[in-house]
Amino acid sequence: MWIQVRTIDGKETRTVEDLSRLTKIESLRLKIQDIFNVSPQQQRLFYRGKQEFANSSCARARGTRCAIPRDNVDARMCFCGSFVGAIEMEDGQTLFDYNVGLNDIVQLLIRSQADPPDSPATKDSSGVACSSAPPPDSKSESCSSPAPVSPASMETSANMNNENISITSSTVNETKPDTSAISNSTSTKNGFKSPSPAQDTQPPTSSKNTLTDPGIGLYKINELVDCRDVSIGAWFEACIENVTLTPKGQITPTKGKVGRPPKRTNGKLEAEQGQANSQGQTTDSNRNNVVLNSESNGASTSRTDSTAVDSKQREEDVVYHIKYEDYPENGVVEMRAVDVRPRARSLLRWDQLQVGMHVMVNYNMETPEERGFWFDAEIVALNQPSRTNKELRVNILLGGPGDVIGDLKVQFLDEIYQVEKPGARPLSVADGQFKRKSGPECKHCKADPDAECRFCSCCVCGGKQDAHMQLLCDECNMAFHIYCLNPPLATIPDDEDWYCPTCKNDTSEVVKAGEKLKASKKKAKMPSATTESQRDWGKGMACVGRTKECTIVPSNHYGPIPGVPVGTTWKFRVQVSEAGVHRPHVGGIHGRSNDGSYSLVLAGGFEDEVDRGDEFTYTGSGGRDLSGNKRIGEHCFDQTLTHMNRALALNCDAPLNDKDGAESRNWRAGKPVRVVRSSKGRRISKYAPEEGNRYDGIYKVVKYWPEIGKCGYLVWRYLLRRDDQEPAPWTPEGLERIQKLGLAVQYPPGYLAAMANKTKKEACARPGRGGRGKHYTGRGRPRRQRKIKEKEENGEAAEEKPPVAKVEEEAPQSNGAQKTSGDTEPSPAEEPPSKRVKIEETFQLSEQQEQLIREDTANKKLWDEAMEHLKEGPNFLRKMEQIFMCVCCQELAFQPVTTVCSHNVCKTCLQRSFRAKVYTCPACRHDLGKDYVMTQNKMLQILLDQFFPGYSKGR
DNA sequence: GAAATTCATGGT
DNA sequence: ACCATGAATTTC
Repeated sequence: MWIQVRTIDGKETRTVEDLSRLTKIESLRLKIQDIFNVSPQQQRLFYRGKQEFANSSCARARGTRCAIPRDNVDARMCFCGSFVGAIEMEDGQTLFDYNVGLNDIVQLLIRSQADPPDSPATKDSSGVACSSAPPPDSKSESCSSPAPVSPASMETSANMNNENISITSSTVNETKPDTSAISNSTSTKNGFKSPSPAQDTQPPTSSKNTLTDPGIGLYKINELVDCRDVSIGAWFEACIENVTLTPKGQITPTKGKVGRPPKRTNGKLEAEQGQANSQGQTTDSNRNNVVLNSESNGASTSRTDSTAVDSKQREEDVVYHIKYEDYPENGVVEMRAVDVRPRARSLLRWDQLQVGMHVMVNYNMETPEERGFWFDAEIVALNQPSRTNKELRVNILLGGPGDVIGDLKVQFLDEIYQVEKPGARPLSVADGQFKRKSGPECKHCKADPDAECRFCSCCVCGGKQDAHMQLLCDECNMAFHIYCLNPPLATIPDDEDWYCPTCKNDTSEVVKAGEKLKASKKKAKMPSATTESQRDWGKGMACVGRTKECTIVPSNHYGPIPGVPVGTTWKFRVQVSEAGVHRPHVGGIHGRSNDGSYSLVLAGGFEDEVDRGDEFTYTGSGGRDLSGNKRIGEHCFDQTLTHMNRALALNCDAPLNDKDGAESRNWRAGKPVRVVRSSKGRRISKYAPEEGNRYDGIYKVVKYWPEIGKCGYLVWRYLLRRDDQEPAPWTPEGLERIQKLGLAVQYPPGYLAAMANKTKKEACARPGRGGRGKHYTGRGRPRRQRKIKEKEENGEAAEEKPPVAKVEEEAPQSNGAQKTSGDTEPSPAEEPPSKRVKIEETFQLSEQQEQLIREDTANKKLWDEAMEHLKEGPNFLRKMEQIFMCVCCQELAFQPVTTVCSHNVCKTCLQRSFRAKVYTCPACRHDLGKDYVMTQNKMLQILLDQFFPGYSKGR
C-alpha cells in the first residue's frame, strides 16, 4: 500500500510506498524521514479521514479546528466556516488503527527540533518550525539547512500556528514561561502574556536605565536601539541586553536568519491579521534567529557570523543580544551589528526632505493605506501640488543588496524619521520612550484609545480597559472582559482553550487532534484481533477500501453507468466498485433480493458454465462453506434461490419460481444486468479479457433453473443474453470503438509508479536478477512488471493509460480523496497517457436537451465549456459531472441553484449554509445577501436527470 | 493454499 | 443506526 504525505501547507506531497495496513506509525516516521529529511521527533502526523462533513449535517463541534491551513486547496471548510478535526497519529498504532487507506493523505507538521517532544509547549510551538533555535549541529533539519522541504511549507506551518493548530495548541506560554521557543500563539489569550517570559532572561545585575559598556562593540547594555528583522526588512524598537564576541570559525546562518515574529496584540484583530499574517509569514519563513533563554551565555553565541575579513572585522564579530520591546515573548535574540542601530529619535519635517535621502518611513506592504512596519527608504519623489496636498514616493530598502521595492507612496508624512548612524548618542529608557507608532490599527475605531470598539476590544462593552482581563475566544478571536461574560468569571480560566458563549459547543462528537484513538468495536471483532495471527496484511490491493464512490447514479441503478463505455477495463475489482459498475468487492452478483440484480461478474468460478459472448450461463452463489473467514470454499450444500440468486431471478421477465425456475416471456423485457468479465474467466471462456475486469454491456436473464452441478450439489443456473446497442468488445466494431476511445486497463492512481519503484528496489537488492528474472515466486506482480517493461520498450506506454483514464483523474468525483488524487499524483509519468488518442465519437443530444441547454442561459458559460467535450463521447458525461459538481458536497448538484455568480450548488447545501448564517456563495464567497431567494434551476435539473438517470434517487 | 479485508444487504 | 452475514478477491 502507498499513501501520500503532505506538508501541512500543502506545498509538498510525496508518496510513501511499501506500507502495509499494519505498518506502525513509528515505521511510517522512518520512511518520512528518508523522504522529507525530517527526524521522527520533529514529525507531527495528522490524518483527517474521509471528508464527509460537508455532506452531512455539520458534525464539527465549535471550538475545534483542523490542522489545515486555509489556503490549502484540499482543505474543506464546513458551512460554519471552520475545518473539521484531524486526528494526530501516535506511535504504537498502525495505519489500520487510524483507518488510513490506499492513497490517503497524511499531513506532516514539522515541529521545531528544539522543542521537547512531550512538553505541552511543544504542541504550542510546533507550528513554528523555523522559529526557535536550530540545534548546534548545522546539518539539522531546520530551515537553515538545505533540507528538501521547501521553506514555504514551514512558512505556512508557522503562520498557521495561531489559526489552525489551536485545537491542541492553546497551551500558552505563561504556563511555561521559560520556553525558548518563540510562539506566535503567545497571544492566544489576550493580555496574558505579561509578565513576559523575558523576565527570566533579564541580567539580574542590570538596571534598565543604566547604560553599561560591555567593552566591545558600538552599543551599550541597556541602550535603546532599532533592530532590523532581515526577513521582513523592517526595523523594530529593541534594547541591548548583552554583547558578546563570536568565537572564531563559526559561521552564522546568513543574513535573513535573524528577526522577530509577528505579534498579535490585543484588539486590532481584523486590521492586524491581514498584516501580521502576511508580513509575519515572511518573517517566520526566513527566520532562523537564535533565541536565548536565561541560561544563555557566550557559548551559545557560536552561530554568529564571523565571515568578515576587512577592517570592520571586530564589529562584525560582535553579537548583540537584544530584546524587542513589543515582542517580549521572543526572549533574547542575537543580532549582527549591521542589523542594529541607535534608536530613531528625530522626526523630519517635509521641508527637510530631499530626493535621494535615506529615511525611515512607516509602510504596510499588504495594505498600503494602513499603518505598517518601519522601513528604510530612499526618497525618489517629493510632490506638492498644493500646500496641503503632499506626496512622498520612496523606494523601500529591505536591507539586502537589490532588496528594494520601488516607488511606493508613503502614507504617514508626519512620521518620517531620520536614520541614526552608529555612534549617535546612546539612549536609555531614562531618556524617554522613543517609541514609534507601529502596526496596523483597528479599521473600526482607528485605534483611538478613547473610542469604544466591539471589534478590537471587548465585544460586549466595547471598552478598551483592562486588556489583561480580556479573554480571546480561540474560535472567533473576539475579546471578552471576564466581567462582561454572563455569568462573569472571577479569574482567568486555567483551561488551555477558551471559547466564547457563541462558539462554545459540545466537542464530544468530533475527534479532536491529538485525542486518543477510539477503540473500534468492529476492529475488535476482526479475525486479526481475535486470532493469534501475526500476518502482515494490507500491502496490496486485496483489502483496500474504496478511495472514491460513484454517486452519479444510486447503487440500485439498472443499466449502464453514464460515462462508462463498454470495454472499459479495470485492473482490480475495487476499481470496478468505485466506478459503480459492480459495487461488491468480492461478490459475483450485485442485487437486492426483493428488487433484482444490477450487475454481475463472470470470473469462471464454475467449470460447467458456457460463455458464447453474446450469451452465457451463470451460476448462483452459495452452497459453499465459508466458515473460518473464507471467501471461497468447497461446495457442501445446495444453493437456494435467496439473496443474490433471488435477485438475479427477478430480472427475468417471468413470475418468480424458486422451485423449477422460469423462462422469460419476452427476454428483452427483463431488467438489465451490467456484465463484467474478469480475466480469471479465461480458463473457461475465450471472451474474458487478458487482464483485469472489463465492462461488457447490458445483458438480460432469459431463463433460470436449478440443476445438479459438477460439484454434486444443486446450483441455480441462469442464461443471460446480450441486449446492448454498444458493440461488444470482441466484435470488430467493439474493438474499433475501444481503439477510438483509447480504452485500456486502468490502474489505481499511483499503482504503476509503486510497482515500478518496487521493481527498482528489488533489482537493487538482488542485482543478479535485474528485476526481470524468472525466479519470482509471486504471481501477479512480475507478470505485470514485464508487461510494463515491454510496452515501454515498444514505445507504447501511452496504452497504459488511455484518455478515459486521464479524464477520470482530472474529474473530481464524489469525495475528497478522489479530488486530491489528481494533484497528488506523484509520478505522472506512469499514470497519464503520454499521448492522447483522438476521440471522434460524438455524444448525441436529444432535441429537447439542446433546447433546455439553450434556455439555461444562467449557465451559458458552463454549457459552452461542456459542449466542447461533446465530441468526446462518454467523456462528455464525465466532464459534465465535473462542471456541475456542487462545491459543498462535491457531488453532482442536486436541485441546483444557479447563483448570480454562476455557480451551481445543491439547494439543500445552500440552505444549510444559510442556516449557519453564511450568506456567501460557497464556491466563490460572493455575498448573496441574507435575503437571497434560492430559485432552483429546473432546466438544469431536468438535464442532469437525463444525463445521469436516477442520480436524484440517491439523495 | 490460507488468510486477510471490504461492501452491500437485510433484519433488528 | 446497528449488527450479522455472505461474497466469481487478492495477497503473502
